[in-house]
Amino acid sequence: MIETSKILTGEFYCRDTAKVARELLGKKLIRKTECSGNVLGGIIIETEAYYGETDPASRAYHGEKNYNKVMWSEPGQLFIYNVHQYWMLNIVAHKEGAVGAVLIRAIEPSEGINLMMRNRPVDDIHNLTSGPGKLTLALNINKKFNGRKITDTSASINIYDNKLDFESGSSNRIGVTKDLKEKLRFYIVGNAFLSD
DNA sequence: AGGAAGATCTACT
DNA sequence: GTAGATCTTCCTA
Repeated sequence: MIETSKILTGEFYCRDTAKVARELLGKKLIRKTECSGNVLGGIIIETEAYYGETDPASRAYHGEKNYNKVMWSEPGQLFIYNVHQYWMLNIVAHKEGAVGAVLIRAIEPSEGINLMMRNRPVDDIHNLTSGPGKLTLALNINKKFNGRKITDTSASINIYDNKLDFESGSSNRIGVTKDLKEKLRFYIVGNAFLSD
């Protein structure tokens, strides 16, 4: 049973994007299925921060479009974007008046592992959610979640606070063609479910 | 209507 | 470590 009182509130996401990205490590990402109310998810172990029109790797770099406008909107919502044939799961997070979102790159499966394996059959559990495109398939997340709030108890996706002890590291972002010099990827050092 | 780009993944050498 | 598959969206015409 999960305590609803531990859902992270909007204030958590109304801060600098990189700060939110680092602090999302160790938190628990939970997806409730529509029909059965089953629970899927795991611990967030790898994230990346993306900013607005000053960040050449960001979807917001070329200005506000229909598909990315949620990045300008209220923090604490989902931003879902397609790359190749996969959906990327992001959380809108930025200070008042700023633009930005946090990409969830990998989770450590903890809830509903059987159901996730049905969504994305793999031989090795370490391959189940160890990448941004992999985890959206396992959690059955797609474009219809774009713009959904994750701070309400009634939402089908939430992030829960979680007290964990771990060492966090940072590096340059993965897979981007034009990165900034700041290290904007954050991860739990030594975790076996990282994307690389 | 067609082409190009992209924050990926898998399979192969 | 590199190549190829695959899909949504945008840009140009």
